Amino acid sequence: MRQYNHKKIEKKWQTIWEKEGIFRAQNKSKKPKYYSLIEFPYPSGAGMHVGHIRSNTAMDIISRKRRMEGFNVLYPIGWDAFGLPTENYAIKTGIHPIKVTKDNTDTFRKQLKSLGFSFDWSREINTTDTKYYKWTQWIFLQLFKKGLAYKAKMFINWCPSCKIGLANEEVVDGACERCGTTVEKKEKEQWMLAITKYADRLYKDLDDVDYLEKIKIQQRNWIGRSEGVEIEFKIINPSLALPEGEGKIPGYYTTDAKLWRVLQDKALEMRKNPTDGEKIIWEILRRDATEYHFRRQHIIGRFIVDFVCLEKGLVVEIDGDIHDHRKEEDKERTKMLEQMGFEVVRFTNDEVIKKPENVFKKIIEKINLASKRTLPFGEGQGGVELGNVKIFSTRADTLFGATFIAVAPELAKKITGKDFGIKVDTDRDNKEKIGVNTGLRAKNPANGEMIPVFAVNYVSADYGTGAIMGVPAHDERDFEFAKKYNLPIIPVIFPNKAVGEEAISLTLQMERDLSLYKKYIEDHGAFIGNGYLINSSQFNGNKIIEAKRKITEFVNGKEKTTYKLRDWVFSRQRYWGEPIPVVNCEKCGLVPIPEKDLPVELPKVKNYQPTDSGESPLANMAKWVNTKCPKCKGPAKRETDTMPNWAGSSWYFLRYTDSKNNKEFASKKNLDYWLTPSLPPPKGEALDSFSLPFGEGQGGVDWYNGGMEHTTLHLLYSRFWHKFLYDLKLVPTSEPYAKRTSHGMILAEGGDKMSKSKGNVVNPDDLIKTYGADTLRMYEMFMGPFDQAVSWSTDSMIGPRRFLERVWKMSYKVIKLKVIKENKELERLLHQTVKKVAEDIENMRFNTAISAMMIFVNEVEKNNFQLSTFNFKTFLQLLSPFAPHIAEELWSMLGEKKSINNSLWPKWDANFIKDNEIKIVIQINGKLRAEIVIQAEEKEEDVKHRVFNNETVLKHTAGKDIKKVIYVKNRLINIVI
RNA sequence: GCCGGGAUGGCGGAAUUGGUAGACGCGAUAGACUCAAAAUCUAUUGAUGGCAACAUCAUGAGAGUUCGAUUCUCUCUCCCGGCACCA
Repeated sequence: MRQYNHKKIEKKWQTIWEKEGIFRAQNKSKKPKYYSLIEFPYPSGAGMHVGHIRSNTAMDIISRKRRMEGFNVLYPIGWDAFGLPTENYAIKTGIHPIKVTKDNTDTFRKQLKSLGFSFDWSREINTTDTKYYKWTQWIFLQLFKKGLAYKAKMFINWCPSCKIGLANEEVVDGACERCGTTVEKKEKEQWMLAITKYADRLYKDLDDVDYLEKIKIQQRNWIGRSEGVEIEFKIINPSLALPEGEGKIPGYYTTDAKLWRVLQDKALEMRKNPTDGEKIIWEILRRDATEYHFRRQHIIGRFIVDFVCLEKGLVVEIDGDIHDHRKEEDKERTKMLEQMGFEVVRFTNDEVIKKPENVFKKIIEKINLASKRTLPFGEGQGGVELGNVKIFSTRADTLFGATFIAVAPELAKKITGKDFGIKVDTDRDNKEKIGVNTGLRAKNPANGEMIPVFAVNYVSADYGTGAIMGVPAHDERDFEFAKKYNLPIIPVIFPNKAVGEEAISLTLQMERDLSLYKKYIEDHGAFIGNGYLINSSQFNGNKIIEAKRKITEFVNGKEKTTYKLRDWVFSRQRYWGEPIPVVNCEKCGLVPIPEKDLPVELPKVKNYQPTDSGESPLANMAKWVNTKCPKCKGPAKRETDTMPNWAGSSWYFLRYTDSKNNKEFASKKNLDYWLTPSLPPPKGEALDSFSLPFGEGQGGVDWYNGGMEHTTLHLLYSRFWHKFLYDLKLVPTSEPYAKRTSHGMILAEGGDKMSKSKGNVVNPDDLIKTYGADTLRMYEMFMGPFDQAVSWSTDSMIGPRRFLERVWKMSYKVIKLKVIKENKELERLLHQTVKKVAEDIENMRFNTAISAMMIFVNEVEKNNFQLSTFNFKTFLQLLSPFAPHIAEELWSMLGEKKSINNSLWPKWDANFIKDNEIKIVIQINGKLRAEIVIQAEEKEEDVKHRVFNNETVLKHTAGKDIKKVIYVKNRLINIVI
């Protein structure tokens, strides 16, 4: 066979490999084990995607290399076949999901086999197989028994198009991840899995596994762990104030309820439309009279006064144009106010507009002269305690800056019994903050200040305690809210260090006069950075970290860790999933199916369309639904919800270790063997070329590659299940995967996502026919960095194809020439290539590994194929993980009887790799001017001597002073003139 | 908004601890072979100027550190992915 004909050799070797069982993993072996894993595919009707080939080839390369390094390798394959795409297709076509699944897996299997992946097909699994899902149900029962699977009535994300409840993770931008329909909230009884019980361990154990850093970051973000403090605020309802003596706490209103009702609207209107003078004074008072709390257009008796500071009993009035009759009235008014215990100061509108600072000065003088007595009016002095509200905060240090409490609408309703008509709607784009004053007041435990309590739309009930303290000066959201509702802003953290002259001088100014700082914050927004405390009485001067601890202690706060992660909604109201093995008995409640009766088989139904009521189609099958309670034998109904398709994939890698076991989900022996980290292999048997972290980490699958789209869902769920099984002592490791990497997506030629609707999907079958599996594998590894997205280009496939053809021709030349005396340069290059390819494979830099092999072939051609058969075979070994068929064919053509897969992975000789002649570069002022070749160990002096006698150097340095010479060994010399 | 990751020829992409920018491949141009085409082989291929030796300019934009910056620091623009009122 002179011509490279992929059609002949690929089929041939696939058959031989299968017949000889070369890729079958042994459950017992003297060799160290290696478990490499890809995400098992969902067998969709569209057939295999080129993206599958990319990740499968990558792990195939690693698996093949490991085998040659002397490992007993498990590289398994199976089908993640439950779920919506199949069911939807079945509904559309009327073909039963079982048949659809079978047809699709047949297609996929054929396609995967045509690519020559070294899977152990004897362990093939399918999540829809009763023998498989029996154990999925079994694990569910264990969760149920431990109280980790429970039923709860709750609002779920409901997709009206798919008619299915979705987990939070399946909602993208408020729409169904699959069909894009806007998700609705629906209250339903749902099965839940208590993944939050494992939140802490799922978070912390990430430190011990070898995942790509970005995967760890995404997992951490999703779990969303934050350490904070719970602080209790007393809640007081001032409107329930009672006259002194009658209630617990003395307190009064400044008017009575009747008058208040009459005047309330007018006061509000006046507040909205202040006169110019009033506006100016209000701004100054709010800005500069920080120590006192003023109110405007406040009702006292039957009057509405312009401004009042209740704690000092000072009323400030701004008079308009003065008419005589008005004067009389004012006199009367002042008199009555004074009788009620107030002091009244009056200014004219003119006065205020012309000299506002004078007016302010007078107000402050008055207020300072006022006696210290506090009038028994309002300002939180009165009211009835309603208990406590617990807030959660990570910023206990800012407690003195809290100027309001914000609670989730649900919580506000719980406390007051009132509905404030506010909803937390996370789906909205418009994130305007809305709040309603509940009328309640909360007592800041740090300084006793009474602050208002708002029901708001930006605090969610199910995170933390559902309540926060609003610190506008140091939280952007609180700032926005405070600005909108005119709430005071009190800075309590002063920034540490400013950078830049201007900033430093500004900071110094503000430090001397804190009112400037307050104004700065009011103008520029909240300050989030690091600093020290101000306006916080005895804690002033403390750094944030110390202050957190001290203030928490001072107010008896409780340190608490909170998570964003929510429990996992585990019910699906669909047909094509594992039935949840529980019955509902009238007498006994929820009763698990006894383990001996598993599996609860999915009944064959004619009609598996989802129901409009949102119930599972199984609910219509009276015969199946009505059953006996396993406990009391009385009438009971089966659970009709099924599991989400994350269930089967949460433990499938365990089943691979013992896929045929019908007594256990997998035997302890096999789990121990395949998951416990391998010991180093016996000395002298390969493995010199790289080092694996033997015995380190938590064990588990040695290397798991998959898509970034599964980092928050599948990865987290399967880690959760695995940890649960570990706690039951059913698996030997606390983590399922020792190492996790991810591949980049393959995009269509224009850079768009490949999709059926766009018609830009590439069909791998056609490509295999024209170019061959080896070329396709090579191309997909060569097209770009493995972890990055790349656009498809069929045109570029010709490159790898040409390369393989040249390798093919090379073998004939090598056989014919029978070279005995090696070309030293070629031999050195070969060793360099061995090193490069080995290292690049370990780091998944497949593109540069291939490029190195190409360089080698180019060089062999240039040297007229002066390559020994021995060295050519070494090259074939390097090539074999990438292009296994052609490598195996040429290997056998050169007389080898055993498969190349059973040969030992080549080593390189470090001494041999070193070049003895090195090219070094001569720079003048950093610019490349010349280059010379030196001997490997040539002395610096000698090199310099040669450089300064170099023609080009002489030309450039003639008549100039040499200021400096930089010599970098084996690299360059730079002359500065 | 926050957290990741990017931006290098016509295209996909290389470039160790800062040390020859553009490896390798695609495409393109010219030539050889051929009646011709395809395939293959050979040569050229960042831009500008020059017959040439060579020179100048070039790694998203702008500054900085350095003998020397694709690589380090700062500011900014754009693209991709993730999270999103998480307190």
